[in-house]
Amino acid sequence: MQEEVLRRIRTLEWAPGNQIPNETDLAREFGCARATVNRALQSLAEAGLLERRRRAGTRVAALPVRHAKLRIPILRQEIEANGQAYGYRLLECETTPASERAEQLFGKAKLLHVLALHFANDEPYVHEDRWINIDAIPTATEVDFSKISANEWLVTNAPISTGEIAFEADAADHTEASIFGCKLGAALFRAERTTWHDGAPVTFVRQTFLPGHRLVMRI
Amino acid sequence: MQEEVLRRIRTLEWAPGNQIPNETDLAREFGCARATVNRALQSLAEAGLLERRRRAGTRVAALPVRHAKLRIPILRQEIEANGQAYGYRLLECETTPASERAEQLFGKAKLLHVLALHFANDEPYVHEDRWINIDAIPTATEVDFSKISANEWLVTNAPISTGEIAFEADAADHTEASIFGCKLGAALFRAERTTWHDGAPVTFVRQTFLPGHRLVMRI
DNA sequence: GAGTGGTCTAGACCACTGT
DNA sequence: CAGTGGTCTAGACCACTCC
Repeated sequence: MQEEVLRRIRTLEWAPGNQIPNETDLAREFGCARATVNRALQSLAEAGLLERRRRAGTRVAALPVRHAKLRIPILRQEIEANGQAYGYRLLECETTPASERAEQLFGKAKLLHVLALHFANDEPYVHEDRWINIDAIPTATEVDFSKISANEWLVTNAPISTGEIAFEADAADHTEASIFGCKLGAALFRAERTTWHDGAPVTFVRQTFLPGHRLVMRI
Repeated sequence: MQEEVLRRIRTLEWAPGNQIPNETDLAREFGCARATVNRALQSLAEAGLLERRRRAGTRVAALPVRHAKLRIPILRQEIEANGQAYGYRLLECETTPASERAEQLFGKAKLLHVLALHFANDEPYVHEDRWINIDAIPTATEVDFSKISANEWLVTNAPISTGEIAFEADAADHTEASIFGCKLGAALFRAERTTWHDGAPVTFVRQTFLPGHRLVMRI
C-alpha cells in the first residue's frame, strides 16, 4: 500500500506538484480502511515526499526536501560499532568563569568546564571541550569525570528536552595540532551541541574529530 | 498523553533502562484507547527515547541515541530562506571519462560531468562538482544546465529511491581558493551525496561551501 | 504457551481552510 | 459551507519472542 504509493511517486506517475486522490478514494481503490491510507500518507509526508493540507488535499512535493536521519550515538558506541577499542582520558575539569563563547549562551550561570579526549584503538579520535551549567545540574560537581565521560554521564543523568547540533570545518589550533599530530591550520571537522531543559541551557560541547573524519547519513 | 509520557521520561520518573507499563495498562490509566497509546509510544520509540520489543515490553532507552532530522533543501531554497538572492552559473558541462573517484562508483557507465557555482547575494556560496549517470537518465543530455541547475532539474526529473550523504572538512585546493578568495589549504566544509535508483547509481555530487559555513540541526 | 507490541477495520467527530 | 486531512474509539487478529 505505502509501497504502491511510493512507486507511483518514484516513477513520476504522480508527478511533483500534482494532487493525488483523497484518502477515501485511495482506501476504496486499495480495498483497505481510511486509517491505513492515512498512516501511509502521513509517513510519506513526514519523509518530505508529500505535502498535505486540510481541504487542499495531498500533493507530491514539488521540490521534495529530503530528510536524513542522523543518529547521534554516544562516542563509545560509535567507536565500538567500528570494531575499535574505546578509550577516554580527562584532561581538565574545573569550575571556572565562562569563556566569551560560553557566557553568550549561559550568562552568569555557574559553570563546570571539562576537557577530555576520546580514543579509538589508542589513537585520539575526538577532542571534547564542554561546559556544564551547574545551576541546572548541581550533582555534576560530585561526579568523577576521569572515570566516566561527561558524554555518558549526562545522557543518563540530565533531563534534556531540546537541543541543537551544528557542524563546521575549522582550522586546527596549536592544541589540536599536537593532539592529532597534524599541521597547524589543518582542516578539522567540528560538532557543536547545545542542549536545553525547560528553557535553560544545560550543556554546550564542542567536539573536534581527527583529520579525515566523515559524518555519513542515509537518506 | 504523549506529553505525559515524555515528562515521566525527562524527569527520570521512568529511568533509563526501566520497563514501563504495557499499552493496555497505560490506556486504562489515561482513559484512552490502546491505539492512541500505541501511536504515542511508537512516536517516542522512533525518536530513540524508548525501546520496544514484542513480549519483552517497552523500556526507556538506556543510552538514548538521539536522532536529528536534517532537512536537505534545494540550494536555491536554502539561500532564499536566508533572505539572500540566489544566483547560479554553469562552469563546465561535458560527457567525459570518469575520474578515478567517479569510476569507483559508476564503473564503466557513460557519464556527464557538471561543474557549477551557486551564489548568495552574488557571493560564491557553493562549488558543485557533479557526475550524472547517463545510462540511468538519458534525458539529462538534452538539458541546458546553464539555465537550470542540475540540483533542481534532477529533483523533479530523476526517480530516486535511496541515497547517502556524507560531510567532512577538507583543505581548499587552488580552484576553491580562487573561487572563495581564501588561502590554499583553508578549512572548507564539504557534502558528498550519492543517490541510487533500483540499485544503479544515478548521480554523485560534491558540494563545497564557502569558508565558515555551518550546518545546523535541531535535535 | 502466554503476553507483548504491530497492525488492521469501521465508524465517528473534529479542525482547518479553500471556494 | 463543504471537503479535506487529523485524530480518536472499540474491537479484532496476528507476529513475535521470552519464559
